[in-house]
Amino acid sequence: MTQNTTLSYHSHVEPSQTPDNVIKSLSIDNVIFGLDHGNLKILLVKHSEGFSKGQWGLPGGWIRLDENLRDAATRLLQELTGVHDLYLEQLKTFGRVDRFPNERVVTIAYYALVSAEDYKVVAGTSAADACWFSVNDLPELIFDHPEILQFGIQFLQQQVRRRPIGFNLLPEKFTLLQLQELYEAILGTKLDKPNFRRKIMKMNLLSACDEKQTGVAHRAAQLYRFDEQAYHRLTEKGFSFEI
Amino acid sequence: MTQNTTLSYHSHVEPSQTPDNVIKSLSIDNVIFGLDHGNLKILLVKHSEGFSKGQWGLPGGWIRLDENLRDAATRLLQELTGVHDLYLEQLKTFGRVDRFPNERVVTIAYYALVSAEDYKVVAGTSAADACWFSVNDLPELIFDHPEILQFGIQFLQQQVRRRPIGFNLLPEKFTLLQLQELYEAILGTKLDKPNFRRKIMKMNLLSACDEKQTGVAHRAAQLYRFDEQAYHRLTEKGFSFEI
DNA sequence: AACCTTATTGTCCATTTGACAACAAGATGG
DNA sequence: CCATCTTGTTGTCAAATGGACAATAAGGTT
Repeated sequence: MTQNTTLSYHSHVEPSQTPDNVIKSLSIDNVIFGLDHGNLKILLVKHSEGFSKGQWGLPGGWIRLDENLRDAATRLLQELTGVHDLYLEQLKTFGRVDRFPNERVVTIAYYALVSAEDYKVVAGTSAADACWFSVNDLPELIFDHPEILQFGIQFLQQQVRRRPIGFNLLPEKFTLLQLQELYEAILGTKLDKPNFRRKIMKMNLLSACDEKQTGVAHRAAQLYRFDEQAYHRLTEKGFSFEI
Repeated sequence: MTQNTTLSYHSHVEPSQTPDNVIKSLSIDNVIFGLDHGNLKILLVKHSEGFSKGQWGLPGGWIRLDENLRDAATRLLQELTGVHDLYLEQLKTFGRVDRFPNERVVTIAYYALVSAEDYKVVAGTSAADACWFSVNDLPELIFDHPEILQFGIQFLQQQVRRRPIGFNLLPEKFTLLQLQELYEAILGTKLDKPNFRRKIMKMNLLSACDEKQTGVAHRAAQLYRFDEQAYHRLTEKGFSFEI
């Protein structure tokens, strides 16, 4: 953990200060989406040092020479924000000649979608601050991070319709309405309750728990859980998830 | 053009020989698909120098410091194979620690789909040979190129259903049957002619030429052309192409 | 003119989608 | 204890879509 300050480019000032055990000219940036009470948020960090001190950006940094790309993304995220145990997928690589000041740096963007309530965000030692921002109310971002974020949002909206990534955001046991509201939040649309319900149930991806909702002032809803094995069985047969 | 031999990593032997005006540790590899009389092919080059001499691989090389990523991909492809005037899209970035011998090199893969008949392939000065291979009958490939290619094929099959990239492969004026056969080749399935026809026509992406097929021993088919403007108008309204 | 091939249009039915009504099950408040 | 409120769950129906295949049209060949 004492390495944080040398491995995040947030502490970086000029080329000669890039640490030795990393790949030069190549960085990682993470686009982490969080759903917080129906609002789509994004995880940002404020730089504590270097020429971008005081500015907000995506959590990222340098890749170690002996480290695979996804591992680097995972490590950097944990170091800067404390967020861990999530599955990062590669988004796209950004490399405009002038995207980084003074030297040529190409960055590989990774993304993930998590439940913002579940993750206690803690600024790492190399970050002055780390927190969730609503995607509709963002601070000014460093470098080409606005472009990366923009791409990430579009990508997310496409992906969420084709992969069951939404389920990551819910507790293990959830109601159909919770699931529906999640999709409404991400897609920014209203969905018909009965139709949504039938569509999901027909996929045979949910298994009913023998439990119901408690503590609500109305009829308690059935609780379900996502059946990952069923999903894998189906995709191998050519099934494709679509909302 | 005299720079070919210094800018392609096919001539590369050890780190110290990487030229100075490129990004270290970062390369490009192109996955170029060609359709040749209904067969899906892939463009490969044979290395003329370096430790991979005599072996086949994807056409790729180093990125210049003052060059955007897609420009690098385009240039390298032209230098190595003579193929030009096509639109390369980013595929994915591959960076396993041990993917490249002796040093850490991450590679950004680009891809495109072209009509193999239309492109005269000419080995560049730094390549011993360049030609199309059927994807079912490939030579042994260097590095992790089999993995990149595998990923590219899967990606292509998904993309071709959602983007009208197939139209690149046809002459400007084409018949509906030509279009259908193209999709059958890429997707590896049979399609119903009347239904395919209606599906395509309903999209309003084709405009009829006032010409018909000539020189055929049967009823001449109407010729159509792809209406790019119509496509853009529709996508902005949220239309999604699906086959 | 008979016949071949491909083009194009028509039809039918099963499935899916979207909109919305209806009923069920609790909880709350009088 | 009953009326009422909220959300859960099931039903229904018309329109749109998709897939299978028959029928007809338009040319060239023999």
